[in-house]
Amino acid sequence: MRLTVVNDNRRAAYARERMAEFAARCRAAGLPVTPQRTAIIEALLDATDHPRAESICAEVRRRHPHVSLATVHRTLETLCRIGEARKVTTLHDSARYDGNLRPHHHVVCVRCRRIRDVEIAGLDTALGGAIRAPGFKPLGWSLEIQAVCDDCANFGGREGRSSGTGGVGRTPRNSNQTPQGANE
Amino acid sequence: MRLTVVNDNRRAAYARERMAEFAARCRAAGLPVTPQRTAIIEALLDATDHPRAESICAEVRRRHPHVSLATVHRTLETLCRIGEARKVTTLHDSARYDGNLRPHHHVVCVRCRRIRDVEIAGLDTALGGAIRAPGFKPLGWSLEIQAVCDDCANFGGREGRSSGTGGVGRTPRNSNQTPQGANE
DNA sequence: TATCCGATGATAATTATTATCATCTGATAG
DNA sequence: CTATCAGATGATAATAATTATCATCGGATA
Ligand SMILES: [Mn+2]
Ligand SMILES: [Mn+2]
Ligand SMILES: [Zn+2]
Ligand SMILES: [Zn+2]
Repeated sequence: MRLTVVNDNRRAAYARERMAEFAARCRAAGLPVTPQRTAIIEALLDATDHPRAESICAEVRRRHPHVSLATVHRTLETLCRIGEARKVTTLHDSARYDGNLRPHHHVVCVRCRRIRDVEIAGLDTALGGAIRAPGFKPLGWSLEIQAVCDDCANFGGREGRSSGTGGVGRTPRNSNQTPQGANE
Repeated sequence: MRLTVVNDNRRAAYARERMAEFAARCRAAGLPVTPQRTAIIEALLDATDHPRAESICAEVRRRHPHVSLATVHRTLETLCRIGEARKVTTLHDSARYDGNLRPHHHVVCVRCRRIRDVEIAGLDTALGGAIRAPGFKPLGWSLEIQAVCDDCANFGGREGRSSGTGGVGRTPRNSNQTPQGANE
């Protein structure tokens, strides 16, 4: 298993392709092509570091100083909804803690944010030799499986039943996420 | 590669072990053993769902109604610092977006929060057959490699140089994270 | 039991994100 | 090309999670 860091040349070519298709993709999704949207996707595709809304906003304002930060937030979410971008931080809305110190991974319900421990025999062994990212000193890794839990699939699944402390206990601000896994 | 969801029996036994050692571990770390700390680690170990601070606080207050939410936040971070817990949401502090729609994974600097794309040949193929968590309908997956980037290893590495849009652009509230990878 | 330093509780401050609403504008039809 | 209008935007307020502040408290040690 070989690990490669995606380099800038490939990224730049990819960004050009994507920009060429962008207007058509907006129309296909039934969305007007606004200069804000164009500038935001362009800044996102130019970025190498998975930027935050504020960072995108700063970049966009170099050419369009009037753009509102709220618009950047809204637009980034819109781009995720139509599949033109994804949020790296699936679970960023509030900190979630884990008492289980054994090596393990997680399956996350993208609707109710339930998180369960899973063990994947062989994975860590297989990865152990491969994790050598140039420019980084690796400390550890974790696999997050995005999924829909049975409760959410059956009912509306607003929140888990009486799971005691384990219950999520609230409806997250953003329970409408699109899968973002690395599979297709 | 076989995936198993960690069941309640094993968790309960594990929780009992951990509670038995907890006071000694606090002392080893030079921390007083307070009733709040004990109650918080107990609630965390009893939880099945990687709870948030508020959820832990609600549980703890059933026995200790005076406990402050701020204390729960502080204590959970302390527990992470001494290695008695971990934060599942490494990057929860602000939403990070990605324009790269190709299947790929991420390496994250735990100090400056830089995130770079990595491709791991063979991983998705190997996982494809294994991802069948009972009780969940899988949608996708992603591997996050926690690491320290060279800049942070060499200098203080407060933030990346002039990476334009890509730069994180601020010092995160919580740049003092412990590795939480699934390796040992 | 007295001492002390870190822990805690109460509360304010900060920060990211979302909601609201008046105004603007891209898309469409004439 | 222009009128129309639904949806997008900008300005701003509101919300929510987390952290900071600081007076008080209480484990640990002798
Ligand atoms: Mn876990
Ligand atoms: Mn990426
Ligand atoms: Zn669910
Ligand atoms: Zn770094």
